[in-house]
Amino acid sequence: MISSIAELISDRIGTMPAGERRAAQTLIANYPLIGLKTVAEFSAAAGVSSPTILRFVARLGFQNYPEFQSALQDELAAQLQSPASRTLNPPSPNGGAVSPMLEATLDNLRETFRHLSDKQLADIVAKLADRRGKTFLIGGRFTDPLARYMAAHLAIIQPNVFHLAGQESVWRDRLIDMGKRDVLVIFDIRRYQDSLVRFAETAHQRGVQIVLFTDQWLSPIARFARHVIAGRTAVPSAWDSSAALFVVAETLIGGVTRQLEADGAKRIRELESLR
Amino acid sequence: MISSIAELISDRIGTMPAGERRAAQTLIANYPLIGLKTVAEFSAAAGVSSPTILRFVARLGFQNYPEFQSALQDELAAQLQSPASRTLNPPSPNGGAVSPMLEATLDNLRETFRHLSDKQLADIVAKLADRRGKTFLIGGRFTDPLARYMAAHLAIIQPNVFHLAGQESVWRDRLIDMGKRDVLVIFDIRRYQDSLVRFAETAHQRGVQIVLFTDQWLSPIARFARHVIAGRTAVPSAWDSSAALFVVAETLIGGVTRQLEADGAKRIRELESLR
DNA sequence: CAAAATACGTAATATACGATACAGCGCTCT
DNA sequence: AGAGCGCTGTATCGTATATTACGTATTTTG
Repeated sequence: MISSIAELISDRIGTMPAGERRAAQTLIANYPLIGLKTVAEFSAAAGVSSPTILRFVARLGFQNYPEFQSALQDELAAQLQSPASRTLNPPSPNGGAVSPMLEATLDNLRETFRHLSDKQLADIVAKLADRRGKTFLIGGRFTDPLARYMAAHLAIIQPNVFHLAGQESVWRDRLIDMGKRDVLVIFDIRRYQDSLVRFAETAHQRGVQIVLFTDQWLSPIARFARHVIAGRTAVPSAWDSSAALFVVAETLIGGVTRQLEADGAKRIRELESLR
Repeated sequence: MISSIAELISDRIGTMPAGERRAAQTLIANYPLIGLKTVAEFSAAAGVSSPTILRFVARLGFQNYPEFQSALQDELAAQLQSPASRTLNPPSPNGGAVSPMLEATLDNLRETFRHLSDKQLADIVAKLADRRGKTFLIGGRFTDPLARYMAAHLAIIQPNVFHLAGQESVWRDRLIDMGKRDVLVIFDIRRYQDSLVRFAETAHQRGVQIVLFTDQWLSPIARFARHVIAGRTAVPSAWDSSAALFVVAETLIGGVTRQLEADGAKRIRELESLR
């Protein structure tokens, strides 16, 4: 069973002529980056000619050089998706069904935040804390609870926060209330819902600023979104995980709260006095 | 000090026009592989035209596309050499608002699961997957979305799953439907809601098995609960975090799904054929 | 040792890719 | 409301790249 190209190479390197073997060795030596460069660069690094490189990849079973490169990229993609941190954490003493799920979620969280800069979050917080406009939140079949969760918090610390729920026709009519100064927070992960996409498009046309929570494959709504948060969702389960998006949402909630406190919003002080 | 291209992007993404921002977002979303593909593929993935991609890389300061790709490859090479230094965002030495929140959440997850045995989870899974009884879910002010999230998934893979929402009087009347074989999943964290406690007590008297999601200080409902899941909730924010409970919920959802598949429930097969 | 077969590089060719010019459109600002 | 600017996509061009053909060198085999 050969799964990676590196294995494939070491499997067949014995049957290769001298020139191609040099190509194979240089590729293994700094795998896989040389293979992603041009044939000319690859050949120069290996000290052979271009056709030798092409014969080398042909011997590996690829039709042409681009196909070979695509395979390398796919392999890299798989590596980058599931980071090596899995090996860093103690390999779960109890090999139960629990740990894999937890480990994957921890990875997802780290990966999601790794792609999220402080500045990006600060921008979104500023937008959400801007009390001149209204804030609408909506989610898809499985993500609507996330919208609810966020709305439940935001609605306490500021006015004009609305969670859009129920029948499509109901929240579609709320478009009338939306304008340039308003923000629409949408949660949409695979499989992306047409109704949400249409809703987002119309809102966008009305000048509404869209903050999109989606997965790493990006909902089509990303086209219209001002800010996109791409969370990792892969876990060893039949379902995708929304945990990363959930934590980002909590982070934003905390940020907006802090922001409003800093702004000295009297609403916050009033709230405190109410307790 | 900007060291990686990803930082460079998140630094300037604010000043970019819409199209280029979409390019930036898709690149960040699956970094850096899209950038290693051709301009045509990159543009298709981002949903923009080729020139927009080229303008995007030009704005980042690169003379041409190949130069941009080389930079990405160099970065990848450095990463692959030392897997430990895979930090895209530097560990934010500036007390940025991001990391503390993330770190605390990661800790909470680990702690929560540390106090949770495989057996405990397996028991709950078995209980939830037992299709002889009904499953009810309910939550408090902030945790109701968690109940919704769990209900949304469970209701697909098995019948007789009900999320109790709306007015207290409404779900209180549903007590009539509950009996010994039924399960009631309650989410309740500080400040514990009296209405929920009363509800749980009555349900308990009727013989309903209660699965309680609460925080580490334990809701009074714990008295009546058959199973208690105590999640860590402390984060550097004005609000408590429900992330740990969320992840436990996802773990249970995954477990129940696997269980029902193993039981060969025909509902699961029917579902698959429906897709 | 001779002759064939295989391997390899040079040079020419075709393709696909990145780059550019230009026009249409929407947006902002006065 | 109108004029100007900036952004974006279409179509075209030039070029770098992969590919192929062919001749030479090297190894293999009888």
